[in-house]
Amino acid sequence: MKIVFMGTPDFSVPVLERLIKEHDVICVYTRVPKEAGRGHELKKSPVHLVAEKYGIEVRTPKTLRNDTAQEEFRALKADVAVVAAYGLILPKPVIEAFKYGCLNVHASLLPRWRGAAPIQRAIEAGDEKSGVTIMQIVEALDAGAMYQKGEVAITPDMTGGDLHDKLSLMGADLMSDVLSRIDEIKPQPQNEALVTYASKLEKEEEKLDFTMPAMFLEYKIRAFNPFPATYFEYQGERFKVLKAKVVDAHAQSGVIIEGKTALQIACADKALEILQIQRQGKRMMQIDELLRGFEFQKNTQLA
RNA sequence: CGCGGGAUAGAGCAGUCCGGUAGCUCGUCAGGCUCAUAACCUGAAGGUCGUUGGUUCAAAUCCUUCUCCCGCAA
Repeated sequence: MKIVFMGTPDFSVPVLERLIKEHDVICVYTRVPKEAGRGHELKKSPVHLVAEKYGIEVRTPKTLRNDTAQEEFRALKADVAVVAAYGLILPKPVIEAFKYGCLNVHASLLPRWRGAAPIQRAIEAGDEKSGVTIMQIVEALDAGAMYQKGEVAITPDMTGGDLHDKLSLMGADLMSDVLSRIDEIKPQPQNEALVTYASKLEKEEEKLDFTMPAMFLEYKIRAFNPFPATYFEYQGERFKVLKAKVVDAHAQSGVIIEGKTALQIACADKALEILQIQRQGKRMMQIDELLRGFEFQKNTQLA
């Protein structure tokens, strides 16, 4: 089976590597290298680097919405395109270019969490399970028929990063399996009544709002770990919060209940005890490490 | 050349602006107290202040080279 792979971030890499080992990847599409990081250097995507390592042709069109790009795509004469977090919308001519169309790895149990940030949204919402769905790509976003699903339990200590890694590996397994017996599987349509959307993560969401219930914030902190991470501001300095737990303490929302032996901040109902933190300019560290040389003033009201 | 912060004892920090014996909390080690303790008391060890060069009577501190870490923004 000749495959065209389309993907961009770390999530896509295990899928690509698996397909390279077990199938025939003839070309890789990924987002163009862009300015990123300090100094705005041009950075190739993780998928780009892996493809180069294996000596596979890499294409980085800015869009697929024109005849030239579509013709080049069709000219590959592959059997199927496998898409994993590519980052570009696929127009109809691309979707229908090959015999088996385009198969997608989506990091949720569809139809729940269609959209951009299914991994984080699942944890943020307090879901007890998540998973991966292998599905057909259609024009409507994440709405295609489903070939196969795999479930993962979301444990109380699982972060967005943890779940991301698990789903990524599971996606590689499932996709490889589906491709091996694609003619035997009859894809199932999604139940439109159960659809929910996972909107992309916005900057404003990263700031902790202590007028929310503590449990809600704990979910969010976990979901946003390690990226993009939540934060609060204390004396003009930004502190990223990577891990916290709900404790039974009460005070006005946003007030620091304890800041020397531990860091407890009051929320709408109970309080949040911060366990892992990253001070501006410093590494991420356990809270007790920071508190050896730094003290948060008790009773300070955080904005 | 996008903007900015940082590197000081095993850990976390202060000291740097305004050069003048390197400090705090914790940990470690020794001793003491205690039925006992992650408790308490006493004492000790542990740092060429990231690297290079310079200014100076004198540099953690001022200027300079390089390396590494990080926040923002994209």
